[in-house]
Amino acid sequence: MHPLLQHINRQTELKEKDFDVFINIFKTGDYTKNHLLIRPNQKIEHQYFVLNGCLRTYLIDSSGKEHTMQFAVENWWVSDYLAYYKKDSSIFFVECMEDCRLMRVRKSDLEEIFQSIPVIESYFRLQLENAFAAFQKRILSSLNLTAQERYSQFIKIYPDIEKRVKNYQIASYLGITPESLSRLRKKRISKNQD
Amino acid sequence: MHPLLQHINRQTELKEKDFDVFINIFKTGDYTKNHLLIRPNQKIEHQYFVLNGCLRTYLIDSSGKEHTMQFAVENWWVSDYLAYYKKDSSIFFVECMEDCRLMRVRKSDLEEIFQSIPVIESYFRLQLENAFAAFQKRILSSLNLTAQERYSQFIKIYPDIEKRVKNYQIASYLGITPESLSRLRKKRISKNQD
DNA sequence: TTTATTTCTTACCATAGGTCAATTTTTTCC
DNA sequence: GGAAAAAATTGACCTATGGTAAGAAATAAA
Repeated sequence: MHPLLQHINRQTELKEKDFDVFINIFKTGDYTKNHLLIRPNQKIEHQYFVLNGCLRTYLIDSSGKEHTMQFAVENWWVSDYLAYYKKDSSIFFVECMEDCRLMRVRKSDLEEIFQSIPVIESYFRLQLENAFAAFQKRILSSLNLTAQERYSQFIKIYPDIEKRVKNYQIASYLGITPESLSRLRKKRISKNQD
Repeated sequence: MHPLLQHINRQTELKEKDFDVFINIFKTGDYTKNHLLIRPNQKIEHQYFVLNGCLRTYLIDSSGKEHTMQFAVENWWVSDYLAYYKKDSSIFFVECMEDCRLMRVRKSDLEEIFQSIPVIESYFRLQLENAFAAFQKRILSSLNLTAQERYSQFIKIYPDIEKRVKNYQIASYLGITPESLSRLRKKRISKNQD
């Protein structure tokens, strides 16, 4: 079964027939490590489904610091969603951190499909609801937890991602410096983990 | 024109006729200041549209500290959305900070309407997209900005809210202590604002 | 109005995390 | 396999924000 159909059917029920129509609005492409899928100041009309690989959405602020908004691995959707939804220009970089195989879909094509296959629309609304919940939890963590605790939580929730990305990128996701993360890691080891 | 219809038609186009059907699934109610609309460990089947008043969604963590997830004033939707969407039990309090007039709608009723009046579904998806964008910006702020800057930004974006809520509640929204906020405010004044 | 309660401010000290610079370790790529 | 580049660690020092406690101010209640 196609990984996207599988993913859709975890939350809804899409018929094979409808999926065959749906899949036609996608284009699959291969991208090499370090490729920048999106960079700032572009119009963003596509989002991407990850078949293979690992990506990172990040921004460089006015003082030159990187801030990681999110990572994406197999079966995740990725884009600059601020730009994608709000029709602003992009502010993020989306970078392939490994060789990637992605499926690209254009927003306008997707919205047409919403009309003809309502289940697809439900699926994307559910995705939004999940993202909403994830963001809310992340905001709570930033209000609530120490850097140490956020790091432990990150490893626990995303064990698969932790192994595939650089520590300085995790640091920029947690909102701390690489130096601080290094110190946290040291403490963790001496305390024999979490 | 009804404030809800007005709000819907800012982003979509709903016919008066359809609105008349839609409005029937709501119940309007008055709540006095300090009333707790939602408290932790409940099943959440409703969301609320604010006709009048000001509310706050917050949580009390294991060490007894309050953390404010969001405020809501006229024309905002409010609920414990983690619980509402994910069918978990609530973790938040939702409190009326003034006397409030709210419109309540049940999730299952709403989802029925989605079938018969697709524009309503679009409206709620757009709401989700806006919330998504707002959360993303808030996460960026927490990665990016000092407490001072986050406070300035808060005042700038929500001037209406700032005047209606307690400072300690703003502090708990910004992720700092009331004492720290007090110090920031003092500095701001001596530096002649922003 | 007076009293009680809640909220805000201030002062002093403590601490998590930041900054900068040097060094080591790991990865990349000829 | 070895040089170059990138990433991670460490140490010394610094700063923003937290904790605690006490008093002032504002708000609510009687």
